[in-house]
Amino acid sequence: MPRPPQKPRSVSIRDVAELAGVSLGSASRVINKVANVSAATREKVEQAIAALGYRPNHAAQSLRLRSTRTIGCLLSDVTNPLYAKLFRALEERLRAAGYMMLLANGLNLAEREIDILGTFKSRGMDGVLIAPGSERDPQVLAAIRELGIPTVILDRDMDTRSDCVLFDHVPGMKRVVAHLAGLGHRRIALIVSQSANRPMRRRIEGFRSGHKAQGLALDDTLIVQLPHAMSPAYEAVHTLLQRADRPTALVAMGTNVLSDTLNAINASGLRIPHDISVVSIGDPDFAASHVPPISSLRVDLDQVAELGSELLLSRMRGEAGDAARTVHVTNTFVERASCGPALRSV
Amino acid sequence: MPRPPQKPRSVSIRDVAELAGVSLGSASRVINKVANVSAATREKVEQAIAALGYRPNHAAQSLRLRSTRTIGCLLSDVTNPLYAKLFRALEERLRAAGYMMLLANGLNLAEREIDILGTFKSRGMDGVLIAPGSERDPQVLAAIRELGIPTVILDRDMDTRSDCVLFDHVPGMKRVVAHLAGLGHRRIALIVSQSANRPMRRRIEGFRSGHKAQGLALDDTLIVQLPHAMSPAYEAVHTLLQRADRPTALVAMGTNVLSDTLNAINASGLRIPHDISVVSIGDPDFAASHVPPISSLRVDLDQVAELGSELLLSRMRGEAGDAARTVHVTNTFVERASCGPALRSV
DNA sequence: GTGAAAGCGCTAACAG
DNA sequence: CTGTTAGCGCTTTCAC
Repeated sequence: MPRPPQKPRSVSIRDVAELAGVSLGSASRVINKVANVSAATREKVEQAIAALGYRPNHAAQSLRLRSTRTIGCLLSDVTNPLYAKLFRALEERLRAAGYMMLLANGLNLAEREIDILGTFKSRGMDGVLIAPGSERDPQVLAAIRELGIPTVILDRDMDTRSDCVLFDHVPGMKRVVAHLAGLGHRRIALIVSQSANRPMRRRIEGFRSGHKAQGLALDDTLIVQLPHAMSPAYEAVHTLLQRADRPTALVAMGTNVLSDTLNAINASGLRIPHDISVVSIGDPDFAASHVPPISSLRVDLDQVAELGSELLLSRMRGEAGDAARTVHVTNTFVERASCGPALRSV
Repeated sequence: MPRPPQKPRSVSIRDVAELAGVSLGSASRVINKVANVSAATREKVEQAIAALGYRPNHAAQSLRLRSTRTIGCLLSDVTNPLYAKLFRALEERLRAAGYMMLLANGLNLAEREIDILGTFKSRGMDGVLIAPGSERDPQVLAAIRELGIPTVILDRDMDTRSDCVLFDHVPGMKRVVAHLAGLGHRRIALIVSQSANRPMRRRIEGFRSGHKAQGLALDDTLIVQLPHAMSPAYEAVHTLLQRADRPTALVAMGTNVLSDTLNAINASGLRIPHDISVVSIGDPDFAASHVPPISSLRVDLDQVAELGSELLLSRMRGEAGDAARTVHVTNTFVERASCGPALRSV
C-alpha cells in the first residue's frame, strides 16, 4: 500500500492571519467565534478568509481537539434495503448534529468486522453505530468491548456493555399470529430465508409462542427454512401450496422471500386474500403498492434512528452514566388487504 | 454545535518508544517498516506495541502525511438499490487499496451537495467519487471544479474537468426497441417515474431514436411520465391497458415502476408474454425471479466500480496526466422470458 | 543503525 | 482585546 504523493499544502490559518495583518491567535478566535474580538479584527480576518477561500484543516483540528466529528457505521450490508434506510435516517440526524459518517459493510465476515472496528478506533471515531452480522463471534464481541468509544448496537443482542436499541420481534410475531388466528386460520406457514442471526431466530420464536398463545398446534413442516439467504423461495412455496393440507395463510420473511412467495401464489392460480392470506415480515415498498396491498409487520426505522442517534449523542456528550442503556422499538402491524377469513374447504 | 468532551489521551508512539527503551524515531521506523532497523530494536518495539495495544493516531498521520486514506462518496441516495450496490462494489475495491469511505447522501438538494463537497475538501479526502443529483446546478458544478481533489463522476455528464464513467443509455435503449421491434411490436409504451436527471433523459432519447432506427412511428401518448419519483405507476399502466389501441409491449423504468407495472398487468388479466411483453430498465432482484422472468436492460455495476475505482486510484497515484478521462460502460440486455411476438388482434 | 529535533495546522492557555 | 507559545502524535530529515 504505497503512500500517495503528498498534496500541495493549501491555505492555512497562518496565511489568513498574515493577509489580515493580525496574529494567528486572533485569526483562530474569529474562526472559532470566541468572544473578545474587536469588530475591526473580525472584519479583517473574515475578508482574508473569503479572499483566500480558507477552510480549516480537519486533521489538525482533530489532532488538537481529540475529536474527529465523525461516526463510524458498521452494517452487515447496505445493499439490504433495511440497512440502507437505516443509514439514511441515521445520517440525517447525525449530520444535523455536525457529524459525518464513515460507512463500512461487514458482510457477516467476522475477521473483516474486527478489522473495521479496529480502524474505527485508530481513526478516532467520536462514536460508533453498529449492526454486525457476526453476533455470536467471541472475537467480535471482544473487539467491541475493547473499543473504548461511545457505541450503540442496533438490533443485535450482544453481550457487551454497550447501549443498544432492540426490536421486539417476539411480540410482533405473536401479533401476526393472533391476527391470522382471529380470522380462523389454523394452518399458517412461515417462510424464512435463513436463521443465522438474532432477528430471525427471535421471530421464529415469536411465531411459535404466538401459536401457543392462541392454543394452536404448530405443524413443524409449515416452517420452511431456505438454506441460504439468497435461495429462491419460489419452489418451496409452490410445493407447499400443492399439498393436500396446504396452509391457508403464509407469513413471508424478507423482501426476496415475499416477492417469490407472491409469484408462487400467482402461478398456483390462488387469489389473495380469498384463497390464501399472506403477511409480510418487513415492509418493502412493493408490499404497499401490490394488488392487493400486503399486510406487513414493520419496524419504524425513523424511530430506530431517532432512538439510536439520541443514545449515541447523549453518551458522546458524557450525559449517560456508566450503565449500558437498552431501548426497545415495537414492531407495528400494518393491516392492508391481504388477509381474509380462512378457507373452510382446504 | 458544542464540542464533545475531549477523550482521554490514549497510548502514543512515545509510550511505545519509552517502554521499548528506544527513541521515538526508532519506534516510528519499525512501525512504518522502513529499512535500517536492527532485529533487536524491532523485536523490542513490537513487544511494546503488543503490550500496550498501540494503534497509530490517524489524525496525526494525516496531518503529517497530508493524506487521510479516505475517499468521500456523494450519492443522491443509498436507499436506491442501484447506488447501494454501487457503493458496496466501490467500497470493496477501495478498501483493498487501503481506503475507508465517507458516505453522504445528497438527496438531490443542491445546497446540501455543495456543503458535502465542502466538507470533503476540508477533511482532506484523498479522492472523491460522486453522482450528484443536481447535475445542472451551476453552483454544484463550481463546487466540483474548485474541489482540487482527485474526482471521478459516476453516470453524470457534468461540465467539470473530472474523470468520469458514463453509461451508454442511448444505445442500450435502442437495443431494447430493436429487440421488441424484431418480435413485431409496433406499439411500445415507456413508463418512467421522473425525468429530472441525465440517465432518464438519455434513456428517453434512446427510446425515441430506437424507434427512428427501426422505422417505427412513435405515439407520444405511449411515453408515460409519472409526476414524481415516488408516484405509483399502477393507475397509469392500468389506464393504458384499457385503451382500445393498447400497447403490445411495455418498457418499465425503475424498480418501483416495474413492480407497479407487473401488478397492473396482472390485475388486467393479461398474461406475460402471451398477451403483452415487458422489459425492465434496470435489473432488480425480483426481475430475475419473477414468473416469468423479466428481460432487463442492466448495467454491470461491478464493471462500473472497477472502472471508477481504477480511474480514481490512478489519478491519486498521480499517473493520470492533466486531461480528464471518460470511460463508457455498456448497458447489456438480459433476455429472459417476458417478451414474445406481438399480438395481432390488438 | 539510532537519537534529536523540526514541523504538519490548529487551539488554548498565558502574558501583556 | 491581542500576540506569543506550547503541544496534540506523527514522520522525516539530519547528525552522529
